[in-house]
Amino acid sequence: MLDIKFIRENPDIVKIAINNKNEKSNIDKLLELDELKRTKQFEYDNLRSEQNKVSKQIGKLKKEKKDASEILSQMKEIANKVKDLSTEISYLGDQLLALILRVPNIPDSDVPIGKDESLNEFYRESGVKKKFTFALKDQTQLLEINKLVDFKRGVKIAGSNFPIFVGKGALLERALINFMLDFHITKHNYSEMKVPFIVNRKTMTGTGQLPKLENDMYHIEQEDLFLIPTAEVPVTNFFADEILLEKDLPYKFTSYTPSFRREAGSYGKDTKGLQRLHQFNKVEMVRFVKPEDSDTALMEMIQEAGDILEALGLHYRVVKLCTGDTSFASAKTYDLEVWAPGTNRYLEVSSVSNFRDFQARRASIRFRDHNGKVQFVHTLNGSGLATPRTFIALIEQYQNEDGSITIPEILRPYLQGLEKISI
RNA sequence: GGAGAGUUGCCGGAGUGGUUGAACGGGACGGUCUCGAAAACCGUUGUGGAUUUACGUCCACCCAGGGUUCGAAUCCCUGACUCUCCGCCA
Repeated sequence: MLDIKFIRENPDIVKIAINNKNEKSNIDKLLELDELKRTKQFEYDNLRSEQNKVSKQIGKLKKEKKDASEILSQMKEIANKVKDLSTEISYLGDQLLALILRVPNIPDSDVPIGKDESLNEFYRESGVKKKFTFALKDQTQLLEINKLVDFKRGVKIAGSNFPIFVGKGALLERALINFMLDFHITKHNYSEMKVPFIVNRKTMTGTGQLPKLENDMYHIEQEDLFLIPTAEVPVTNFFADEILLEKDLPYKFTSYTPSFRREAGSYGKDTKGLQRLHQFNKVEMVRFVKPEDSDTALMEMIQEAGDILEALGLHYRVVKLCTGDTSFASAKTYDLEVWAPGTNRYLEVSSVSNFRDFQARRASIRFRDHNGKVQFVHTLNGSGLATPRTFIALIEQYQNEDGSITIPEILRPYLQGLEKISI
């Protein structure tokens, strides 16, 4: 959420940002409502002030057993006005909130302006494309040869894009999760959090998924709860409605959760194999930092996500997202894309974002600085990493001519020493 | 699922329809004392909004939303959540 004062004073900046982000938001209407509400609020405050004063006098008169009936009848009128105004103000307030919750965050000035992913900027790459001397197989072939995933039975028991990891596939997936968690805890000094996979509406609004993306969420109607699309949601809301101490910042949390996404409207696009799933596992990193530290934190987190890929010996690249590809709540986002040689494509395995105070404002996460002043924290998060696509890259980059897969050394302790997956 | 209790500030915990933004206790912070510390004593200790150059003034907030009233933390209604016991179950 943006500061209403900021919108009021910089409507053009906000409008440009909305446009660059391909969002829709009626700022003029919002400002009109804001103005009207403030006028009414002013009237209300004055009337209440009057009412409070006179009520105190009435109290005194009654104590002294004097007659107050004349003032009482006058006050009746004010009381009615106050009631009407208060109804009106709360109605305006609701409308205003509904609008402001749909205003996206403003991209940083160094974010390239562009409509879609084709205008993302190459940032850096790591490692080299392995040279293969044989005909490569892609993920679907490798998964099948080694019997790592059962797609058909997944369809039977849940639906398409709900694969079942079986045997060594399940083992390798679990190994990746545990490896990543351990890595962030021991090498990057994160503290682990195990959170609910189902959250309420307020929580989902706090990080910015709602109201905009309601259609992309799995919703449990009976309780009005949502399946989380990422650990970011419960972990970031951990401190909702709290005022933190400056000395405790930064907080760094890592959390493994499944992620549930309806992927409404994306049918048929990149849905082969493990690329786009309704449920997938992910290890997430979340930080709460002082405003002046968030730029550095973002850079560190990109490297931390990259460290995982480097430890696994996987070639990847980093791109800086353009405005149109940067998500609703984010001010700046970098994606890590890992190389999948089977199809010679780069797959997004991590998205690292600085939200600045946008989420903190929505969820009301603040800290008291050394001057005693209360400020919003900055929040950041990044995948570290999503497992299915890491899985794809791993089996494709580590495939052998016979279709078997060599396990990277660093991962072997997590697979009871297994060196190779083969039939 | 059944029965009951509760929700007040950083925490614990009072609260009569009328100077209660809220007693009291604890914590935290500042000060006095001390070589230093503890103890003791003194003081400070909410958030958001409007207005003002500023001092300040005003408004709102005691789970949420309604209602009664000139006036609500206090009375009434609805809802959410928490806890306890029973039932069921990993």
